[in-house]
Formats: sequence, C-alpha cells, structure tokens
Amino acid sequence: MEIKKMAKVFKALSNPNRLKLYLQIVKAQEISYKTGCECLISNITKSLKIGAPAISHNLKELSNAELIFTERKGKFVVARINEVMVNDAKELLKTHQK
Amino acid sequence: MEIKKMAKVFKALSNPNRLKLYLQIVKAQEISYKTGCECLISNITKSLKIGAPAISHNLKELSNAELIFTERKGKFVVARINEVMVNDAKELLKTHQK
DNA sequence: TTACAAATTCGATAAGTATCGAATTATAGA
DNA sequence: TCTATAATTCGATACTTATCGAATTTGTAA
Repeated sequence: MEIKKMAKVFKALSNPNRLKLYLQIVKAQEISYKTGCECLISNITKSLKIGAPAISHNLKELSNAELIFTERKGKFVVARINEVMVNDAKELLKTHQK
Repeated sequence: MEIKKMAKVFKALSNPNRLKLYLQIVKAQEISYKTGCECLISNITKSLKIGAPAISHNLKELSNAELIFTERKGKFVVARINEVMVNDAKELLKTHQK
C-alpha cells in the first residue's frame, strides 16, 4: 500500500461535491442491495448542484483513484464501490491507542 | 458531521508529503506512549524530502483540518493526533455490506 | 550579548483543479 | 430515420496549491 496511491484516494474525496457524489454512490449501492436496482449516476446528478460535465469529471477522479468502478449499461452509467480500496484507506487511518 | 469539514480532512491527507508527515506523527505518538518522549517535528523534518517552510505549511494544513493539535515547547513544536477527527473520517468510510 | 537552531513568514512561480457552456458522441425508442 | 436523453469531450477561466529561497522570528545556551 503505497503512500502515493493512498494520497490519491484521499484527494478523490477532498472536494465537497465529489465527496457527496461518492457518498451517494455508497448509499445507492446499499439501497440496491435491498431493491435489486443498480446505482444510476443520472439519478444522483439531479441532487448535486453541479452540471453534467463536472459530474463526469468527478466520476473519473473517483474511478482513477480506484475508489469506484463504473460500467456503461446502455444509455446509463452505473457505479459501484471498490470495497478493497475503501478498506485500505480505513486501515491507513487506524491509530493504535486509546 | 458536515461534508465540507470532512472534505477538508481528506484534502489534508491528499498530498503525499503531507500524508507522510501525518503518518510520521501517528507513529511518533505511538512510540511516545512507550517511551514517554513527545513527537518533535524537527525529528520528522529530516526524514522528508521537503524544506522547513513546506513542513511548516503542511503542518498548518493538518492543523486547520483539525487532524492534529500542535503546541510549541520552547524551541520545538510538538504535535499530536486528534483521534476524534480521525474517527469521524473512518466513520464516513464505513460501508454497510460485505 | 552573541551565536546557533527551530520554526515561521514572505514573495514568487509553476502546476494543478473545479467548473462552466458549447459541441459531440452514444443509445434507446418512436 | 428522427428525436430525446445520458454522458463525454473540448476549451476556457478563475482559483488554489506545493514548494522554493530569502528573510525574519523565537528560543536556548554559551
């Protein structure tokens, strides 16, 4: 687990809009476990106050940091969380004391 | 726990040199629990490949994000981790599935 | 007080980034 | 085929940031 890679992960989460986007994907994915629906980016887009180009850019940042995987399903893009990477990030934040 | 505040925390960890600095403070603090010594910034400075002004700047970023507390002890600066904030960050990275 | 070391501040610069509107591409359905 | 919607790409712009060297401040101890 190299520093540079982890720094990139944190960078991906360092912009408020992008962090919101990430959290919405997490949330949508959790719901999808119950409903079977997939996480459609187009739904999330509406709830953020930035335009489609910015969403696209921010998705790519999350994806480049390997925090999410994206896949095109016809006209739509679906995203899902890369649990492994998220765990690496959590692990790095572990402090061994109380 | 507001998004903006958390984004700032992640931003503080988003630069490789600053992340290293943070991790060194964590490490030094863990050692200090055993030895009773405090985490001196001047020791850490030597192991990073950036100059003193950059260290100073990066410390301030960590401090502004409330990830660390700093205190001057005579000629030196000592730092310690804000466990509460670190936990908030870990908490935000929790996903509820397996 | 003088000298030294730690740290900060200042001013500059090069590089990176977030977002936009316009244009374009991809896809589904009428 | 034509149209509407989702998404991406492009080009621009305003803003932020990481780091540096030089200068300055803070503090210790000779």
